[in-house]
Amino acid sequence: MQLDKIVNYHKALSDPTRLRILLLLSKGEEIHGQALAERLNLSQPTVTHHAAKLREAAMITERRDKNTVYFRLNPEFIRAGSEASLSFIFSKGTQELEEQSPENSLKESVLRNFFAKDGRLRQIPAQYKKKLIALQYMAEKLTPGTVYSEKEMNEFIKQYHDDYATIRREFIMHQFMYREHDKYELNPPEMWTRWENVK
Amino acid sequence: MQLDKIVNYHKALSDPTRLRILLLLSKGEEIHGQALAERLNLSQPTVTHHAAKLREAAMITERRDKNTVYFRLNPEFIRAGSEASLSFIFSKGTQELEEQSPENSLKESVLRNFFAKDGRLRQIPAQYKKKLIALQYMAEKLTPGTVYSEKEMNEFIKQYHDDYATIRREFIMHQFMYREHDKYELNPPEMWTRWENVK
DNA sequence: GATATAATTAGATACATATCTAAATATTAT
DNA sequence: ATAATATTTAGATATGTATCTAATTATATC
Repeated sequence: MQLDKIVNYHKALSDPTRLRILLLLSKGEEIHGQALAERLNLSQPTVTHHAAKLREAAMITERRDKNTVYFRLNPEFIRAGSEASLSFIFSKGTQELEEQSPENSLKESVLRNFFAKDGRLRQIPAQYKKKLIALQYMAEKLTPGTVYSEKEMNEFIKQYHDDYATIRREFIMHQFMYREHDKYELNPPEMWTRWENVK
Repeated sequence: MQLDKIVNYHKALSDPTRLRILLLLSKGEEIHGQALAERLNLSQPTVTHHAAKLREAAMITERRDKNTVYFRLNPEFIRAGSEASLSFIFSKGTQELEEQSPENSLKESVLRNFFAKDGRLRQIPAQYKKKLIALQYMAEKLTPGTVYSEKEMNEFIKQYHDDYATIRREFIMHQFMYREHDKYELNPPEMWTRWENVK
């Protein structure tokens, strides 16, 4: 197994200084060692240290001209770089970095505001999108492949909210679950109505 | 800047134990804490430790049933997971893991066998694909945006091989460089003839 | 050859973290 | 209540690593 390769790849990207180096190089221009040290406010040996790690991970290439070593993003790395988390590196040009995706901040705020500390749902969100977030959160706590009786469903839901009838119906309506002869079963996530796609 | 978010994401994936956990969960089934500890040959507190990190990075979800906590891949993580390095997790089903991509092993072997320790090219590879690998390696050492005279090109190439005329011609022929009025300039990598696409 | 410049290596320090054992907590069963 | 089971927390240890200063190496210039 090549686990080590994957580990090293992510290790290379799990340091803020190295990400800042990639960010500086992402404009496409070369930068030499001392310039990097100045712009990062670090000593030259520290730059050498990080450059070695980035080179081992094949993320940059180096070119020597007289006494000076110039660094550049490895074209291979750019070509292969379809990683979501690295979009800021590969997006040449003018797009801005979003502070935080509005999607995730909405999800976090719903989970924070509609669920109490003990885990119970304070109230069923009225707004469609937020309701789906709450439903999905609860659906993820069910066991896939398990067939639930109506009574078991009610018990499960009651740990979150007393109005089990409404929530049970919502689970069916938005394809989180499938019902047949009063038996309930979780649908695969691909079938769920995704709040990310709403409105 | 949300550098920290990216750092934490990659930190979560830069540990072999955590990758093994994700691999075990990648079959889609739930696994509880003790079972994980046994299958990984680790103590239960160690599993708790890693589970916390994976949960913070939103890669797994947990569900409690009686005394037992069951872990599962977070459906969100699966949906977002288009990362090349994580394909082994998201490829449900039967595809095998390749030990190492034959592409990269070919590249490595060319660089190892055709270039001497001092960096010089022993001989120009006769096989088309291997020749492209060697040409690309040298092209990456040129400065993009710089206009080279023919004399400068010869000097540059001679540090690798004495037959600068042949290599200079190959650079043009395979679109690594562009020539006008005996001035040479590096093309953008998108234009290069890629050995990966050959044969 | 002597000097200057940039990079690297060596060695030290401080901080982070993966792992363990032992103790504490949470939940269920008797 | 008490006992049983699974997890979590606390604390200890060992390893890894980001950073620095000082010394060394590599290359070019005088």
